[in-house]
Amino acid sequence: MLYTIGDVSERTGLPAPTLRYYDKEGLLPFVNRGNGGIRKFQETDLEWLRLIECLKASGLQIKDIKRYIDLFIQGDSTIEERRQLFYTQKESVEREIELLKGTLNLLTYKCWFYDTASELGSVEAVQNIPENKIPPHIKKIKAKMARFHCCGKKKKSAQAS
Amino acid sequence: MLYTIGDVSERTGLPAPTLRYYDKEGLLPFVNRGNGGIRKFQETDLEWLRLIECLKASGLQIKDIKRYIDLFIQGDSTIEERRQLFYTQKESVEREIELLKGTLNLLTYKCWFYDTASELGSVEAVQNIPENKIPPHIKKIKAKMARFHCCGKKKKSAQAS
DNA sequence: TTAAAATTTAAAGTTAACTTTAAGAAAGGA
DNA sequence: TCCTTTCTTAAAGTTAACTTTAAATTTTAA
Repeated sequence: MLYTIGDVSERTGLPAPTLRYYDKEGLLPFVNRGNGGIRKFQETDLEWLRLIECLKASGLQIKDIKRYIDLFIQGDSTIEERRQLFYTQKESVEREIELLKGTLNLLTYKCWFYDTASELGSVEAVQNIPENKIPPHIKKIKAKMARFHCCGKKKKSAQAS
Repeated sequence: MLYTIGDVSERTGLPAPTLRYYDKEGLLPFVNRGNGGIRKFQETDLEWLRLIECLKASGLQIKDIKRYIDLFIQGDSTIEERRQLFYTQKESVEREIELLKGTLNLLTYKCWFYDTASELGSVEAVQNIPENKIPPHIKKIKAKMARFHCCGKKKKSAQAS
């Protein structure tokens, strides 16, 4: 089964010019061409595209993905470098997930804050809620976010962010 | 306690020109100026910067952060819109974390794959490992990644990505 | 008081990853 | 065959988020 660039665009959601751009950048070196120079994608090319999407999601730049593909083409002599690349990227994604969990904590707090502000009619009313009336799960989040005292009571005239 | 832009740069790790850029874009409307026009940062400005970093990590663009700050300045009449903004962003971060977990699965598989290729001396040797010799935790990951058959045995002359 | 270091601005430059445009060639249906 | 759609390329344009430059203050330390 062969696919045109339009088919692949539809199946992957990537615009055809993006696919041509990836090809031009050396990310799709396995795509064959018909007589007239028209690209004929196979299932394996779609798999490469899925891997590319995944590597992009992991934070790899296009030139780094090309580097990996070049290593792949070179064969078994590059196993160590490919291994290193995946370990580096795995650690990077693990760090990114931890960072996002921290961000999620802040956003969860802010959602509670504005839910409550919406109920009470003002931001100040939320800031004046006594510690013992704050839900435990929110308190827990606040504790984790010690460096943000933007979440505490307003002191004097300083505005809370 | 007041800080110059150099102090803030050192404390936050953000280059001074980046701080000026944020200020120019309206992200730091609370920073005061001395007689000569020199910025004097307060603790609350540092807190705003921490919030900005967090919102950026959540995927918000600078113009969206500015929008939030404008809403903040407008006061209690914008509580609903701010609430909506945080809910939207929270959901976006939750999706991003799920996406990254999928990416992490692939990377974990690839790390195992190249660890094993390194041991066995070739990629093909790994592809020829019988199903029942593959560690359970790797099998589990493979099952989750059904859409990537780039991880299975080589069929005919098709290259695995 | 004076020299060096840090700050200011506006404006131009950079980078990555596309996206758009234009003009032409190939494929597919009537 | 002819017409419409889809494909091709190269080149220019776009966007976000800085980063760099240059020239002019202002601050600080000696």
